[in-house]
Amino acid sequence: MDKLFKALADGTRRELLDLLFVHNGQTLGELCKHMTMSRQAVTKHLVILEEADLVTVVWQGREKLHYLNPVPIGEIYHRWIGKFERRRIDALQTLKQALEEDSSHE
Amino acid sequence: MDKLFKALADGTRRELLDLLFVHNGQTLGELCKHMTMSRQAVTKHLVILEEADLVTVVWQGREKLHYLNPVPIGEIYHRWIGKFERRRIDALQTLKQALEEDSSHE
DNA sequence: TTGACATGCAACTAAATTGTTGCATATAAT
DNA sequence: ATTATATGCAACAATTTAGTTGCATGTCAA
Repeated sequence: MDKLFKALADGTRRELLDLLFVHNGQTLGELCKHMTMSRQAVTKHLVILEEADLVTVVWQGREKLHYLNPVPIGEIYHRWIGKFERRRIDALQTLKQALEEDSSHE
Repeated sequence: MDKLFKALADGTRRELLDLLFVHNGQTLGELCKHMTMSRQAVTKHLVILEEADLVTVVWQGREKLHYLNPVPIGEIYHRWIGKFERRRIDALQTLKQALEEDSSHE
């Protein structure tokens, strides 16, 4: 779970996921064309995405095809976001009450 | 959106959110009791959570009460996770096909 | 008012992150 | 075979991050 959140923490990596979302199965070279940094920098980001299991790689000859894997994203939702979302209304209500109590003390 | 992902990237900060989820409205001192690091370190993490709008603060005398704000979490789901989840099945299908094509080349 | 308690601010250190460049290796095309 | 293409590996530098410690400030309680 930590690798997953860390992978998503970087804007460049989220951009790479966006690129794969638009056109899945791109090679490293293709992805680099859309980025401003060096190829090696992009490689490093992709490795992090692979280790977080957000991207799956298929070698085809000398080309490395990158596929978006949406499963871990789903896990974030179900295992972590879900629990906060479930009580979203309740928590907001609690917060609202706390704020009202506080302003009544002034 | 970047501040939000960066805030969630750290395990300690996710732990703090979990603590507030269990018992909302805790003071800095109360939160520190559950953590191993120094009070100042916890403060820094809380500031980052506040700047990401994940935690809202209410001052009560000399005590600082911390409330979990689940709204930004909901935004992650709707603005970013949603788009991948929506096509989750499709993307998995594409990935599966790619893997099958590849193994047929061997 | 004095002492204890809750928190803030700032300087410093260590480690992780993000990028670079140079060179190596493997595959494809002429 | 030779050359061009696609990618990998490793060393380095700059920045950010996560933690520490020491001291200051503001509030409650005796």
